[in-house]
Amino acid sequence: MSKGVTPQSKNYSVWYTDIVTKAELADYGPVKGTMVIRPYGFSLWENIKDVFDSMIKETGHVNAYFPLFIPKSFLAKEAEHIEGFAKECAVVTHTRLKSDGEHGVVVDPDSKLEEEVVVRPTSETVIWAMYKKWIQSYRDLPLLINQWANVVRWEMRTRLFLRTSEFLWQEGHTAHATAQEALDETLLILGLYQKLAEEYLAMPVHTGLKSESEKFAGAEATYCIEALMGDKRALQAGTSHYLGQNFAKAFDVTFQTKDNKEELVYATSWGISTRLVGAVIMTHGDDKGLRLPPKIAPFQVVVVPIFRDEESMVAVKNYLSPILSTLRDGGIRVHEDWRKESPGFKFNEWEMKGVPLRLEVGPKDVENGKAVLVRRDSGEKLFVQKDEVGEIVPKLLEDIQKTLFNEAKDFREKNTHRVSSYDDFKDTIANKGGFVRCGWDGTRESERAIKEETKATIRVIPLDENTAELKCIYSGKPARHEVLFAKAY
RNA sequence: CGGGGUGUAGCGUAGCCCGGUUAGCGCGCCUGCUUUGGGAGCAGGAGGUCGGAGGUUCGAAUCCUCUCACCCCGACCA
Repeated sequence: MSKGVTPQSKNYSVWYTDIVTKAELADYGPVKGTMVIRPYGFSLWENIKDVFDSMIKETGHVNAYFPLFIPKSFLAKEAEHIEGFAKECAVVTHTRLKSDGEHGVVVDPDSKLEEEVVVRPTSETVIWAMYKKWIQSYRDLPLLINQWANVVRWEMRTRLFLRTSEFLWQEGHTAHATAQEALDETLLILGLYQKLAEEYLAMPVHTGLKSESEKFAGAEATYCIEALMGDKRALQAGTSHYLGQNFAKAFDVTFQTKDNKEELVYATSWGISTRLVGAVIMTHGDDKGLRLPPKIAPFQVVVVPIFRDEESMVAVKNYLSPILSTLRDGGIRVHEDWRKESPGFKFNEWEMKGVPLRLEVGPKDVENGKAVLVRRDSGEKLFVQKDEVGEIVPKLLEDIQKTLFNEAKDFREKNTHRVSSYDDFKDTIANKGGFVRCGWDGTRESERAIKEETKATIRVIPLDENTAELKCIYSGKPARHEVLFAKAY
């Protein structure tokens, strides 16, 4: 591992790539746009996944698994849906290879499929084809199913975690008897996403609605959580869609009501992906590397023992043993680094990997009954008594979690601007970055004009919008919505 | 798809214009000794179809032709 990362100030996007590869979160796969999630990065994803998995189970959802392959014809059943995904679908056309007679292989033309198969870019279509079979009566509703899966979207330009051809995610697909119930579900999930982001990833988010042009292909309404990254660009971190009866119509899914009427089912779908790992990196990372929120960090405490010889190593090991047992009994994820590298090397490496707390113990500490704790968030060093460690570590972890959130929130507030004129708007987007909170007349024309001129898009129409006396920043007409504009990933 | 660029060890590169010893260097890797509280030092060592194919030549990493792959900018996407 070469020393250091490219500073954020020099080139943010190179900084980002350096962190991902040097902290061993991920590596490039052999096919362009693909990514190998390495054990350390996968552990981070698993922790995020486990937290959210419990949240949805507690609210009555269950997990299932639907096929990777979807008949091509299914995609076309919902007009807007196919419009949105057609340009990025991987399509399976053949089922066999054969030897080319030399050293390579070629596609066997005899194995051409009658109906081509699409690798899922999202699963609404297969799932609703199945829901048609499973739903007959109001007694079958609501149906609250989630799946953890991979999906493929053949993107032109990819970036590790943020946009890859294949990614891991969770997609929830629910069916309800009434529009209200489906809307409640959409907002319930939005709330869980916000909780996941803020309480676990320590990443403050704006919640609200997408504009017509930014909403999911096939949805009536798309709600989202939107975060601000360290380079002052916005990132969509999760979406929850109210699908109305669009998919029920496309797949003819009806149910009988109590009073024996036939009605179309109402639907939602919602997802978060491995993109959240990228969000964590860009929300908290600094020029030394990652800074991971304790609640989702693969290791919460890394132990760097310091010793001269075999004898002092044994002494340090024995000294550490009861301390580490106490921590582990307290449910803390502890990693011991006994590798034959210098302490300085290990300090730098674990800082790169963002472990929230480092515990150093050396001969001096053994002698004095002490230990050294170092916070990754602030770099602060604490010299503590051996017996205090078990008590102080959980408190520090809690404080680090809070500090990371507060720092991110301060950063976002400092980079959320209100503007009084369109010139001011353009200047802010071009020179300051961050969010601009302002009025919008609700027309596609204004939205498009602003995007073309400034590259900024409406990230979200916040739930707490206030349009009183607000005017559209572009047209000057009375504002239909208060919105947050930003340049986005 | 348009414009530009790059392919030499696991990674980063020198050499190419102007053909000529055993293709050099840094990081990493292996072995040993000394080290270890902020990226250790010394010694020894392993590792190369110079992207691929063809050609010119006594001789090609170097010159020519073809080809493949990747990167950047634009377009596309979010």
